[in-house]
Amino acid sequence: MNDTAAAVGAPTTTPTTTHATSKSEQAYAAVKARIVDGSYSPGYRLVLAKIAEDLGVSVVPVREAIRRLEAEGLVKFERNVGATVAGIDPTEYLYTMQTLSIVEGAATALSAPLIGPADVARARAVNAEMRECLEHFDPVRFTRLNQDFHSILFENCPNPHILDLVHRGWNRLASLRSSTFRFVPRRAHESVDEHEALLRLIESGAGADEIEKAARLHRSATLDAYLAHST
Amino acid sequence: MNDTAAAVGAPTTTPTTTHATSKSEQAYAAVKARIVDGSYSPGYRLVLAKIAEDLGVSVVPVREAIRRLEAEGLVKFERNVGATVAGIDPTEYLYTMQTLSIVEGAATALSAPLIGPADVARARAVNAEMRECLEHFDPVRFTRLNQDFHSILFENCPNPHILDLVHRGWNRLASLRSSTFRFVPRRAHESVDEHEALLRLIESGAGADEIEKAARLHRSATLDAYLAHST
DNA sequence: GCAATAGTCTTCGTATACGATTTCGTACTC
DNA sequence: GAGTACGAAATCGTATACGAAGACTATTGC
Repeated sequence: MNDTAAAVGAPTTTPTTTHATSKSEQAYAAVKARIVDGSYSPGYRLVLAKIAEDLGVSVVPVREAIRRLEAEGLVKFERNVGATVAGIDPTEYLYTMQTLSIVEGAATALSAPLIGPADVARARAVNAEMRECLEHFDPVRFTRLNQDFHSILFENCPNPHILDLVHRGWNRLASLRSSTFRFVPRRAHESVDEHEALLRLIESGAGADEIEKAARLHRSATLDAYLAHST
Repeated sequence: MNDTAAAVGAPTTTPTTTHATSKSEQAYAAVKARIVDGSYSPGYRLVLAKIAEDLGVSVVPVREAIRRLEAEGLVKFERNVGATVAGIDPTEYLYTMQTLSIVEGAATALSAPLIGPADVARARAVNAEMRECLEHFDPVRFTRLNQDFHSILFENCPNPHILDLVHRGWNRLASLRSSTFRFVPRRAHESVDEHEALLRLIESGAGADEIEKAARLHRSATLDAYLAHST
């Protein structure tokens, strides 16, 4: 069931036409992967020459890759100084989560009418795994399942732009995703319950407004829990 | 009153620290400007060497600029073929408008509490100009005022991410902005009225939900009008 | 006359090279 | 001992050069 994760990690721009992968593309994918999986943690200094050497290419393709990642907000760039992995100070986290709550809410609502019983069943299965996971709590695994769950719900969104925005949001949070629930384990329990409620809403063919509001609140609540924890 | 337009046209990523403008940055700004102002219309073939020559730089900075524009969705890129200005087929227009309705609605709602009487007065003045403009209808001028009006309302949005998304949305529509109201002049009248309603809502300190809904519907209505017209 | 193929021409992709800028370390002075 | 200035190392920014891929055209064979 890796497809959902792959979907979230999917390139936000041009998905490389099948076989021919330019070095620029390779560099983009490689650096992005390292950022998302945490090998390059926030603040990490991205030295062009070093990356180029690691990948066995020259610096030019790497520069392009970095530029694209910059436009996506995954790296911060300073002229004549270099690129660093975009950190997420608490303020940034807040903004990103708020943005995600809005676009993900919309994506989920738009996606809802296209979600069939099979999808709901899959989502419910994932949520069951999450519930199990609550016993011997494993934040990393839990967060991963959480991503899978939501992917199922919004991946059907017919508007590719919005879907893209959701992906970008998730990617930005990728580096500290695994720690969110570590900070506020209590929230994990509520989250699972809210997931079930959301599924019932979708099953019952509720209105888009209602679903959007529920999805948005679901995320806002996680944010609020985080904020309450840190203060 | 060019500041609002400048705000919408503001770089969506790194705003070049005052004096030092790298050639890469120049190229980015130059190409973007030409796309937004319509010198390069959708489908226009962006030949790297030619642009580089025009700007008096080499192709490398131009490539980077194009890459960034690609990530913003203003340019479409095909490996070994080249870059073209991203066109907006009707489907694309629909998606972009829908996305914009969502993020702009959210931005306006978040911005509302920070909007003072002075801002409202400015917005009302712009709307008055729009009303005048309805007599001898000038679509281009009307659309420009429309942009100014909304800029005033959402520019205060405290969440920079969302604001950025709104800017990107506007930019994507830039090339055919001037023609939307040309197609559906009737919609222009309603639009002005809805603007006034929106202002009253903000003045009265209405809830965020209500403002968001109103702002979103305002844009959706324009979209619907366009769709009704084309079918 | 039409189609297929070969050749050329345009344009992109990447490597290498060099100048420019920043940063860090060291030595010197107050 | 602290602060400043000078210099070297690291790194970025851009130009130029060459190889490769796609597109267009002309020629040849049927």
